[in-house]
Amino acid sequence: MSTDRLSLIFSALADPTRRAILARLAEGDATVNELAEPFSISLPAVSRHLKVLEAAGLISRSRNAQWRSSKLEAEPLREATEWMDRYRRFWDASFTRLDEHLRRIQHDSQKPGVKQ
Amino acid sequence: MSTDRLSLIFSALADPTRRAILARLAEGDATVNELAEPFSISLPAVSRHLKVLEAAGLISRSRNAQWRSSKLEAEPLREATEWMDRYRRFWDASFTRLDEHLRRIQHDSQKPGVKQ
DNA sequence: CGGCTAATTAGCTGAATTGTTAAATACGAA
DNA sequence: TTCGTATTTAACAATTCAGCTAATTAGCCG
Repeated sequence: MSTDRLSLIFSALADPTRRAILARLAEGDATVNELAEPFSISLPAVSRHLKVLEAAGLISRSRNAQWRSSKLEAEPLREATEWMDRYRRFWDASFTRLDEHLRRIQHDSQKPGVKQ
Repeated sequence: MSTDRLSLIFSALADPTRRAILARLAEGDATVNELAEPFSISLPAVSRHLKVLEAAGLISRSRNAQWRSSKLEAEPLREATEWMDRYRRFWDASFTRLDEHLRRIQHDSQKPGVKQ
């Protein structure tokens, strides 16, 4: 894992447990114990997942007595989506034909040693 | 890394070299050598990055003589975006205030042992 | 203070990831 | 079939990751 922001975000999202935690937080803030409840993993494991999510900026945490509440911060998801938006035309049906054409042209002139 | 589809996609995107490869492929198909050129890593390393991208469905590959051409397949990016879209309201300014309020209400009724 | 609950840190595993160099494979051309 | 180029596979080292249990810290309350 690199330390640049997007890498942090994507690798935080790469774990299904962490995605489930985010899904749970979308329904409201929760403590570590509440977040751990649905999973069959230990509390320390959940604690570390939260640390990863926090490092990626995907959650923020506050302390209230001995409870630490986690809160969803979806801004990084926007960042990630923004990065992917550069490729939107590649899956958007209305661009498919033009794209095919442009790619074929570029392909022919760039690829070395290809005869057709 | 888990084996479910989204995990494969996100963890493929977590590496900056792989993201750069995708960016390059957005400009047109390319061979392994062409893709490796901008990086200071060995050819085998690039070859394995391509394997990861292929496993995630982010590229497809074809052989033409001894050259293996990679092609961007952005459909998985759409999938990933779709997953993240569930959180769009959390970064949409028009929802911010309502959200704050709803979260606070839920927070109060859910969090155990909190007095205020 | 002493006990209780919540959460984190420490220390340890095993598996996965990323990189390397050297060897093997694939295929066209001479 | 032999040479040369493109690419992959093998074998290895270093690092990171995700999990565990045990110990520690944090803070409320009696």
